[in-house]
Amino acid sequence: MPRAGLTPAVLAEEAARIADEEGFDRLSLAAVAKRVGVAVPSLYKHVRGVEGLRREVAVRCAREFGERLGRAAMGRSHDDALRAVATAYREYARTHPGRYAALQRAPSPQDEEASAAFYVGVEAMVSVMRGFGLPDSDAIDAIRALRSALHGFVELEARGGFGLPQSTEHSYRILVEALIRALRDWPRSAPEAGG
Amino acid sequence: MPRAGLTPAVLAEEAARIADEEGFDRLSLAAVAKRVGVAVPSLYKHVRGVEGLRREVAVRCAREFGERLGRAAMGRSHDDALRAVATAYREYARTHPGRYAALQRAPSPQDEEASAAFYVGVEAMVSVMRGFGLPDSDAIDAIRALRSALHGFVELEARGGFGLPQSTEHSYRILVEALIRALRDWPRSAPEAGG
DNA sequence: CGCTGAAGCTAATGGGATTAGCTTTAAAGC
DNA sequence: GCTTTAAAGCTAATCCCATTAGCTTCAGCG
Repeated sequence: MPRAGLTPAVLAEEAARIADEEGFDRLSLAAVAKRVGVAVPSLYKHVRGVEGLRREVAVRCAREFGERLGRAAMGRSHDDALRAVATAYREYARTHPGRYAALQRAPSPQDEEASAAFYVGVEAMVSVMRGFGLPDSDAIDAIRALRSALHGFVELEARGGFGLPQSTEHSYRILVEALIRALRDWPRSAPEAGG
Repeated sequence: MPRAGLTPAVLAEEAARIADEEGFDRLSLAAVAKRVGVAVPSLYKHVRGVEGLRREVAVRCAREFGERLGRAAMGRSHDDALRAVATAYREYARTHPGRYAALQRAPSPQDEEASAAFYVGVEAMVSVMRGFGLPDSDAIDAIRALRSALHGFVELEARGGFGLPQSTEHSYRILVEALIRALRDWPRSAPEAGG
């Protein structure tokens, strides 16, 4: 039994591949062990059980995803930046459905590494939104709306939630254009009492 | 062993309760069997394994959810109808997180009963959208946008995806208002080749 | 009052996760 | 170069869940 050169990173990478190929719900220690040619309990030397493996995948993919969004926004602003980010967002979810699914478990606030990783993507959207010049309190709502729209669309699309044969490609473009228009005439916050 | 009076409906109801209380991912035949006071294999007389149970839950909840949306829209139109449906949508997802999660697996098109059940909710949104008088091809995009926005928001909210302490209640209201404005000035479809 | 089918049961199998504790390897130190 | 040692691997055992097979009992009907 020669050393297999495993690290949390190697396992997470293999796990991400499994998630993309077979679905995030089919990700298991058994599947990873088989792929890397090792007995299941050996994995415990590198990750803290399935839960630890899932977290590892989530953290790495969050960074990967966030970087892509950031790169898409780079050198663009306003509408163009938003369109590019939206495209990159959907592209990632479509080409990496398992990884995208892995991102859907929010990290505990205590887990600073994971929280930071997840924030990379949010930050990209925050920075795009800054270009629209909304006051801070409105910007929070706008970012939430943006995230909701993009996430909702790609998830419904991935799950086969859009039954009709009409192009989802097209619908997504329209969604993004509608968003851009909405941001130009963003609803004013009613003065609010509290948190 | 007196008869327990089980039916698929009884099991699905209990399963829905478990899903809401402990999370849809913790739903198991073992949990249901314990709750209804029966041995696990006995459940097979009523449902086709876990997968069958999940489907049963999904079908019932899809109807329940759809009816609530429909009732919310009833007697209202345009903006008011959309606001009411949006409120009912989020309310359901918040009070029944497990049931809402159960709805996220689209039924196979062959499964007509399930497809019909799922369409009840979509139909409510379709009918609301009709009030906005969009041409049919645009309406499809608009409905997809509406569904994306609502689903995305409630899911991100449920998963703790909105980190900041600012009121999600408020953000949701703004999202809905933005949506209403977007529908008044809906992006024209570029002429499209296909698909 | 017995028949029969459905509804329950137990037993057995298989898969995944996890823990405990043993063995081997690779690398650091002498 | 040899020894030591900690990490990396292994096997064995346990637990939980799902599923199948096949037996038993109950309820209703002739």
